[in-house]
Amino acid sequence: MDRKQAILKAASNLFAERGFASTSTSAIAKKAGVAEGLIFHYFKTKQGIIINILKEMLEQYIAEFEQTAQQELIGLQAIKKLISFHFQFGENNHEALLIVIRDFPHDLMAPGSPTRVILEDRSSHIINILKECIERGINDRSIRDLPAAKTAFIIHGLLHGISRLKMLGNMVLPDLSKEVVKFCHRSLDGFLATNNKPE
Amino acid sequence: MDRKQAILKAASNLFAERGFASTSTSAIAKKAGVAEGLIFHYFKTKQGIIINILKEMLEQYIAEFEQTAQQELIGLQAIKKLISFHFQFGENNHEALLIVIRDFPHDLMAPGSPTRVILEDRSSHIINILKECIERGINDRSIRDLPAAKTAFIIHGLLHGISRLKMLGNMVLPDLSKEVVKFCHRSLDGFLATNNKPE
Amino acid sequence: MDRKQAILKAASNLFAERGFASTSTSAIAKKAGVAEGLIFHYFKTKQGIIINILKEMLEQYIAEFEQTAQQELIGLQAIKKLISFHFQFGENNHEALLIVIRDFPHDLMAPGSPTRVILEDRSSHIINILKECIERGINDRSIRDLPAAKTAFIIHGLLHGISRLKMLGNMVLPDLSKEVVKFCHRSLDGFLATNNKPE
Amino acid sequence: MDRKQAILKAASNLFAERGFASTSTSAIAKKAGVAEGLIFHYFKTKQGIIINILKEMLEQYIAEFEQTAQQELIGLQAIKKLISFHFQFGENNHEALLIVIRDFPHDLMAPGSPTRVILEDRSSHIINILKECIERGINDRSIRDLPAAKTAFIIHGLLHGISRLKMLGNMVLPDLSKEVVKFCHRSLDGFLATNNKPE
DNA sequence: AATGAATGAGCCTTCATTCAT
DNA sequence: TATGAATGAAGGCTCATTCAT
Repeated sequence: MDRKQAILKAASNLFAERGFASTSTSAIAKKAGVAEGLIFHYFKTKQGIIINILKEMLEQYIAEFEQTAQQELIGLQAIKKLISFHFQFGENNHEALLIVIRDFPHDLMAPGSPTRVILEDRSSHIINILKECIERGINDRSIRDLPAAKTAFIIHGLLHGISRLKMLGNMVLPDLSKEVVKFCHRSLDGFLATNNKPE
Repeated sequence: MDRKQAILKAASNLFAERGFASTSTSAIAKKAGVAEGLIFHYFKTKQGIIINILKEMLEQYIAEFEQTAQQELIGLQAIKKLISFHFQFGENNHEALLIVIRDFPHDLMAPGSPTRVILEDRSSHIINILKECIERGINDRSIRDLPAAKTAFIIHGLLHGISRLKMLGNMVLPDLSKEVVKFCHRSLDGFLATNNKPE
Repeated sequence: MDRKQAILKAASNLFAERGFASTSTSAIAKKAGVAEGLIFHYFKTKQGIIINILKEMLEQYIAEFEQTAQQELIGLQAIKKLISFHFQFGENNHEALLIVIRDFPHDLMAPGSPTRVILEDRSSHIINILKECIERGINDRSIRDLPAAKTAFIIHGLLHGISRLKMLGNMVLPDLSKEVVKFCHRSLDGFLATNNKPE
Repeated sequence: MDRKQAILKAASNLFAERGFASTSTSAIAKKAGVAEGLIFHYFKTKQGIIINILKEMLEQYIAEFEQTAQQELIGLQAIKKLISFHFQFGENNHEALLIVIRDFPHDLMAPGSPTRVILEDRSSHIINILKECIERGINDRSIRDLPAAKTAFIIHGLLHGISRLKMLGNMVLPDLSKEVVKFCHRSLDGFLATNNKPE
């Protein structure tokens, strides 16, 4: 119906299937059943399309991420929920994730480019949410005493990396989500820390 | 001297600097001080160059990874060494890593493509080494009882993801390496597990 | 006016002058006063141009050939008219004939290729028209009793070969057309056959 | 054994299979099991190869053509033998004929080029032989009174055209040779001419 | 005679983008 | 809003040919 949405949908399909660089605007137009010029009417440039997709996805991810973080008061529980949410989101938004995580075009990350600003902004937002949960956990003793910022970054990297490896390799590792939760739980758990001093 | 090496070096520089897609073969030839045709004499296609870089890097990485895994007999210590090695390697091979991890061209990962086969093969090789160390650790009680394969995959994803986020964001997080070692240590440590039953 | 026609005209000139392989698309564009990209907008590939020229010429040739065949009721007269027509057509369409008959690119004749199908289809169409005229002639006794299909093929080959030799050699043999008519007349004439049994 | 012959053989195969333009010197070298440079040592240029093939074939053709022309004293019989010989030769030298007759590269026929000189020279030689036989036939009354030069050209065109159509179309027309002999016989036969005035 | 690394000009084609309608 | 003809720069790649060994 909405031509703009038709373009976005067609573009998402093709980007996920062939990658951004290998998808031509003419292919998008054809798939969307639309004249090529219309794409530029709506999105100005080809990058405009992927930026739009990127923004939409990140906004949704962050909104739900934030909401999830607030559903649990206990810090450790919140982190665990966030991890579960991440993999759940990946399953529900396979295509968009594929686009953003797999082969995000290098040009779009040129220093100072709007895309980069968006991405870094959102990325640090995510890390901040994680960090706040960790700090909350340290305060409520559910999480042991550790550097919150670095740990948040590590967890973010962990989630990003596992999702990416899964996409790149088409691997199907069932229940990996639960195992990741356990993996992080063990590392963060404040109860163990109280009674034992590791290393 | 060796023209082939000159091409590889020039290509590495440019791929790392501008990305694969934005680097023209003519630019590579110019930088290498070589006729453009020679590139195709040696590498057949432009992709041939990056595949070559990829292979070389992976071979070196795996060789050293394997060697590192055997330097420590205790499972947990081995894992910790491997993590440290990973980040050390990243610092010593910043450029190659940048090329391979940041914007590896999507086309090369088409299902069934030789590149993909290589990459998946090497990837599972790395995971296997991790897995063996984990199993060793479980046997020697340095690592608690946990599913070795899944955990290996998680650690691989963790390392991959953190390296990638660092590259994408140009972030400088000093000592992240040590923090990752600690993060994993806490999650794996068998001594804690012996005395306390988490969850 | 029509850019597409301008391209076709420029291409015809150049193909006839230098041959297909030695004509670059950029030269065509320049001569047509058009951006090079427009060629591919209309014809997809360089071969697309020559295929277009080929089709147009063959369609015109066949249409007129067919019409000529019906203008004369007597079989032998029809054949003679067709022969005359062939050479007349050659003089009026020197350029297109040059392109198609002289150095039609070998690739286009690969078994199963669409071009080949077109060419074979048209070729057998021409032979069929000749065959029908011969059969008509046999019935009306203007042509002696002979194998119609084979004879049609021979006449087609005769016309094709003479035209080609003329183009290749730039030879100017005036009135060859009339001589060919006589040559075939003598071979086909039913009146002679009725009164004399050769061999 | 002989490297030069190996090159010629490989080139013949490939030219016949893919056409001259689509065959690279490197492909020839590979097929001949020889370094690419050696081709240029022997033949100077790529065209040199085809010129060599061309010359060899034409020389053989003409030698046998000439010899055939002299085997029969009666003019008409000579012509008929020549026609039969032509098709016989085509069957025995399918590959070489394919190269020369099917898609002889346009460049090689540029006015004044050595190839063109050779080809025109040989072509008129063939026509001359035909012409002499016709004149002989006119003298010995086996052939009716007709313009010898033009008729020779027509027969040459006839043979060339039929052979070419056969190659282009992969058509298998059995016994066409005999039919062509008959076709020409009827047209030339002096006996009929003596008793009947055609047209 | 024989090799094959090295050259470099040139070509077809793709593609994002513009613009008149 | 919508079209699609038209642009033109840029790029990967092929290939005949040369030359040092």
